This record gives sequence, structure tokens and C-alpha cells, in this order.
Amino acid sequence: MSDPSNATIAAAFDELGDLYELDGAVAYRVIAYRNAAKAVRDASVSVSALTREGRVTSLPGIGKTLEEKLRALLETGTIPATEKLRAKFPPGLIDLTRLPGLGPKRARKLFDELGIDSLESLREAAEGQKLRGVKGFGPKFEESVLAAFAAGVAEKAAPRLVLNKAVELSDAIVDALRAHPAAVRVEAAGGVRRLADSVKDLDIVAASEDPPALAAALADLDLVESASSSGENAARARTHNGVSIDLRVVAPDQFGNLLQHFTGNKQHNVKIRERAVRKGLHVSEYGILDDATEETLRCATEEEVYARLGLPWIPPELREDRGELEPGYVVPDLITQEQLKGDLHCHTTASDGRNTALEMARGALERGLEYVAITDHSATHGFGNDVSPDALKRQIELVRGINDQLDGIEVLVGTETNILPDGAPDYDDDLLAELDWVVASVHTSFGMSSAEMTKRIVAAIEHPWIDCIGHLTGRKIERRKPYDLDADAIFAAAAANGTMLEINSAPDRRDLNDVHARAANAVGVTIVINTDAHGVSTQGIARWGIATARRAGLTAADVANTRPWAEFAPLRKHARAAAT
DNA sequence: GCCGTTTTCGGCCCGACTGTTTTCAGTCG
Repeated sequence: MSDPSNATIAAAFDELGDLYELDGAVAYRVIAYRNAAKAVRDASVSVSALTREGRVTSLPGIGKTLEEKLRALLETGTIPATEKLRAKFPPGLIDLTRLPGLGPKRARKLFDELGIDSLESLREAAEGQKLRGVKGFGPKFEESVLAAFAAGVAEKAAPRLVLNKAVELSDAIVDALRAHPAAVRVEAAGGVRRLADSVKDLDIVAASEDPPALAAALADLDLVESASSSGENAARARTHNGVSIDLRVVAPDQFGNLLQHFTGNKQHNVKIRERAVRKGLHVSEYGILDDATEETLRCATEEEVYARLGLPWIPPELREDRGELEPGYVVPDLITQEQLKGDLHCHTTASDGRNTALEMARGALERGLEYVAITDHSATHGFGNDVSPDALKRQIELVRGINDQLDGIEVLVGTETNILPDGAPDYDDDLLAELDWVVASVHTSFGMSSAEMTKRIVAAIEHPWIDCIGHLTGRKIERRKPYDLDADAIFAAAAANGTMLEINSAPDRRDLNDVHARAANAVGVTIVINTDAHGVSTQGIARWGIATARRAGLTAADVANTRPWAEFAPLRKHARAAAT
């Protein structure tokens, strides 16, 4: 049995939090488990390893009790308290809380008094008008339950929107509202502003001298299917494709407070308010109340909000309570897309791309890059998109010719070679040696154990001609889980071998993710940000890789392909091997 | 259940809405 991953441990703590909540534990105990789950999820090292080393209580929110539970999980594969509570509450009980207006307390009450233990039994009770018999429940609740079932809310968890789709929609709404005469300022907030992997809904904030007019304007947008206003200064809407939008409007002199509040994330805000309370200050979306003067400071800008709290302005991408509020934290000068000088991973018509190598090279040049690597899929890729060894030899000639012909950009010939299950690339070493640059990626056999997958990737990292590992975990955001691997071991091997790890910029990959990128950087791995573009039209997607790098706190100096070609070139294994 | 410039106990963020209530607990963002 291999050690549980951080994701597995975090899920176990979340489940225990849910179970304690159903059990009626004091709220702070439940919060403690949720906080611990977050700390584990955000940890840049293996929590299993920390536990074995006796250092796990150094993580914020993990004390002696949770350490004990972690030890039990490692030794027996389960936590006794979890087993006990699972026996007490049917698994379907948690599902009930997916319904609007039904939280753990009320779900528990329905279970105790009516024996409701699943979505199905809840539906039957609502249809039979049995719910109104329970104190605190009435006909309106029965109606809302049936409406939720009719809308399909109960059947599946609400889908989350991958960031690029969310940004596209959010931009359209923000632009439309800005055009309204009552608008003074309109900005996207929430996960869109933090450039999270995906978002649940869109949060939009605005400043206006006439809030109701702007709230009403949201309902009139073409892309809005239905809208309801809740209060004069707020509106909630749904788009035709089912995305929820929350709009909040305040006076211009409070806009900074509102923007800060709705940018979040929740943990960041909670920590900010907890710190503020110790200074006699109370932070809300309307202002900062000072106990000493009983006056509320309204802030037109976010900078004022943070300054009043004795903090530097923190870029939204870093507002995740991952250390950015700790004393002495220095806000890094985060990398920007304009600082990228090269792209080391893209495809052409030789494999599954839509444009030729010449077109991709020109596209990169037009985007201001100094170097680009042509890296088509390798011999065993399949789907009819593989490049045989002979075809790769022809590709070498072709790309070398393009490089001679194009001024202003270095065009490298490379490959994205498959990492076979035994860790070997699928071209001969002699052929790989002829290339300028080799990315190696896992495209098959995702289901290996963590130990096997780690061994496989480390073998690739140790290969003399593999310069870089592509999309390390294979995740597809909201569609496919990352494969199991020991990230710490892989980062150590990459640092030791001088093998680079990419942040793949495909908006549904962003792999390395933010947590991994931070951890890899911390142990000295050389990181590059690549587009993996399959056509000229998507060569701009580096913005999503940049977003992940910023969320990881990386600066230009932390990312190798911000360097000019003359400085980047010698960092490649291909250059180092040629020099010896 | 965690934690400390309120330090080993007694605290632990903010505001709004909802449906059900006679004053509010629970839920949500």
C-alpha cells in the first residue's frame, strides 16, 4: 500500500468534517477539519512524509488530534472516527445538502424525524407533503425541493466552468455593463479575477451613483436567460447555458471594499478579518469599522483597504491563504506574458497540428518570441498522428531549412516523445541526439500505481536526451483526474538531473498546477511555460500558463524561457551533452 | 479542533436573506 496523496488526505478530512457536522459537533470543530483539508491540499510537500517525520503539526491548522488521525490513516488506511460516523449516517445524507436551503443541520433533522436518507426519499416526502410536518419546514420548502428536482439540480453536482470559458463570458458581461450610463466602474471579481483553474459562477462588482439602474441592466443583457434582483444593490442572473452571475453594486467611494470582498478567496478574507479584529478593526464589503472611533472607513480602491490593514496590496492570483498574509511576506514581482521569449512545445501538420512548421514559426515570430521548438508527437502516439523515425529525419531537414530562412527567431527542431510504460522514450537515442530539444510526456497507461508512475517518469527525467517533461500529471480540468505520482520525488529528480518541467498552458491542463509549480520552484527545478499549441490561432494561450505561474508566485527569473535565446540555449541537456 | 503581541483557556469573520417564526436559526456567498 503506497502512502495516500495530499489530495486523498484532504478528501478524508473533508469527509470527516461533513460527518462531524451531521453529528452536530460544534461549528469550530467542523471548520478545523475544513481548514486542515485546505492546508493539506495546498501543501507543497507530501503530508504523508511529513507525518512519518513527525513534522506534520508545522502545517497551519494541523495539531495533535489531526496528527493522530493522520497516523491512523497511514498505518491502517482509514480513520476510526470516520468508520464510526459512516456507520451512523447513510452515505446519501450528505447528498441532501446539494439542495438549496438544506444544510447539514436541517438534513439531519429530516433524517431523525422522517428517516430521510437519500435524495429519492426526500423527493417522495416532498411529493407526499410530509416535510411540512416537521417543525421549521413548510409548504414553501416542499415547493423549492420539487422545483430543484425538476430543474435537475439534485441529480448531479453543478458543473464548474474552466477559466478560459469563464473569462470569455465574464468579459462580455463586464463590457456590456461598462457601456451603461450609470456605470462608474465595473470589474470581474471572484475566481475569474484570481485566475483560478475553474469557477462555480461569475462574480461582477460595480460602482454607480444609481445602483438599481445597473442591477436592472444585467437582466436586460441578451445572454441572460433569467434574472432576479435580491435587494436594490444586487442582482442574480442565469445565462442561457446555465451559468450563474452575481452582480453587486455600491457607491464609488466603497468600490475598493467591494472589489476586495468579492475577489476572495474565502479563506484569504477570513484570515484578513481575523487579523483585523485583533487590531480593533472590522472588515466588510462596505468599509472598515474602527472600534476606537466607531467610524467606518470607505475605500475607493483596494490599495487603501490593504494599506489600512497594514498590508501591501496583494495580487488577486495570490489571494488563496497560502502564506501571503503571514508577517514578513514579500509580494513577488510576478511574471507577465510579455516577459516570455520562447515557446518550447507546439505541434504541426506533421502530427495533429493544424498549421505547418513554417506557419507556426512565423506565428511565434509575430507574437514577439525569440525562439520556438517544433515538437510533434512521436512514433507510438497513435490516432494516426505519429511521426515515424524516418518522418522525423525529414522533419529535421525541413525545420533546419525554416530556421535558415527566417530572420529574428531561432526555430528548434524537437519532438514530444512518448514516455513508454518502462520510462523509455520511443525514439532511439541516436535520433534524439540529432534534435535540438526533446519534450517527453506520458500519453498512455495512466492507471499505473503511484510508485510505478513515479519510477517511469523519473527514468525519463534521468534520460540523457530528454530536456523537459510535458504536462506532468495528465489532468484535464473538470474532466480527468491527474494520475497518481509522487511529486516530491519527481521534483527532486528533475532538480538533480537538470531536466526542466513545463507548465503546460492549455486552458484545460495548466499542468504543472499552481501548487506543483510552487513546490518545484522551491526545490530548484528549472521551469518553462509552454503553449502546446496545435495551431497558430492558439499560440496566445500562454496567458493561462502565465496565470498558473503567477498563482505559484513565480517571477520572470523563476521561468527559464523568459531568458533570451543565448542564455536559454546552454540550459538544455542537448547543449550540455554537446559541450562534453 | 486549533492557537497565542488577549499564550495553555477562551476565544475563534461579516452581512444578507429565507421561511418560519413571534424573535431567529440556518443557509449562503
